[in-house]
Amino acid sequence: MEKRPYHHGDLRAALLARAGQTLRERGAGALSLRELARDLGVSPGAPRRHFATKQALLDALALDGFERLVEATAAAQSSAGRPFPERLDAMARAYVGFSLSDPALVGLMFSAKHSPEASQGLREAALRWVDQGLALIRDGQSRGEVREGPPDRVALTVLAPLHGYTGLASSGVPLPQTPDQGLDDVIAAIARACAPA
Amino acid sequence: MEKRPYHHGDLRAALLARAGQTLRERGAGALSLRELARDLGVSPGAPRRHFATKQALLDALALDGFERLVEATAAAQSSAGRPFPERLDAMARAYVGFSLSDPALVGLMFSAKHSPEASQGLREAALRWVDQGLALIRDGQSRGEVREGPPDRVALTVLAPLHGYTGLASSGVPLPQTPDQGLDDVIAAIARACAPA
DNA sequence: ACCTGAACACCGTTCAAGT
DNA sequence: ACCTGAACACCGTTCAAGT
Repeated sequence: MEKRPYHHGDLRAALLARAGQTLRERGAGALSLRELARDLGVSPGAPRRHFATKQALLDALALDGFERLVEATAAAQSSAGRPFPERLDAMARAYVGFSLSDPALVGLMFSAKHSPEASQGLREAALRWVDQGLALIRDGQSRGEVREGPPDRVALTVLAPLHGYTGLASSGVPLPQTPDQGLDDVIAAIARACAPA
Repeated sequence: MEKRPYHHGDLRAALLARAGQTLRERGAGALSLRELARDLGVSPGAPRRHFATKQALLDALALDGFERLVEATAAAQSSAGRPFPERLDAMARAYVGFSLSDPALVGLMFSAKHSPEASQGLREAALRWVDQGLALIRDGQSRGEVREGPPDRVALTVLAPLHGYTGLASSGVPLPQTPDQGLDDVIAAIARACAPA
């Protein structure tokens, strides 16, 4: 950190990395563009070249989060050819593990306005996450291990419990049991609800 | 609003009411103590008498939210003596209706740090909400309409899907089906998972 | 007890100017 | 193309002083 050249080199990547670290360690409220710039040794206006606004930086963090989430659950998903309960379990633990390891990021990913003029890439990345749930259901249905019905509707009954479990667990709501046991119960409940009639 | 007396009268209640409105209409990011003070015609330092910090105001909003949520679901819960699926349906729709009518408030309620030195009242109010879920399960079990097991563990398999559904629905994640249909599916899945073995 | 009004140390954003 | 450095209009918070 001796003598810094005029150009930072890769300020954009440095901003994203540092912001992601701050988000994970100190929460969304602690994110400040000026502090980021100070820490990286650039002027307060420098980030603007790479992120027109603070929201643009947050969107980029959320996008990266979805991409890493899809990557993590795809690894679990890769156990193709295995029975549905096994794949569900792997996918669920991958998702919950990701979420609990970086709750503020997940909060950002799912609080971003995916609706109006939000980043196109962000919506697409979120869609790829949903698609993984769809693939899991379709595979289970094709094996006769998951009840019939439109895959998107069945997938919602898988994603909602998992998303809700992580939300409750990381919110600190005083749930009267241990988190690990809770996840076992939630996964088992999903499996029962998905079982063929 | 002609000539305002030196004392506001009930600044605390006015701050809470206005903050709640701003939260619902413009989101958490639009909440500013100074703007609140301006709108109510008091000086920037005035809110401090009633809320030592902005976080204290947010905690008070979350507390009020939990109390109104418990009130709303208690009304649905009041259909005592009715079969479990019916009570589950009423409670679920009350919760989801509340959440989707004020998503930013629910975000605040479940993002507050319920863990460390957070407001004691807030933790207790959240606990009363969980207790409603427990009561629903215990009642269903006593009627033989809900599978056996520790009520707190079964209750989590009810609350998690509902909480997750509202989180996904209000986040704007591009789910491929209509919200209403989705809620029907989620409730049905919960009922299947709760059914006796 | 409750509020004013000024101060302090921060923000995000903008933009001429530098390299 | 990328960044500086100063400016602008905001913040939350603090605190003497007023009523």
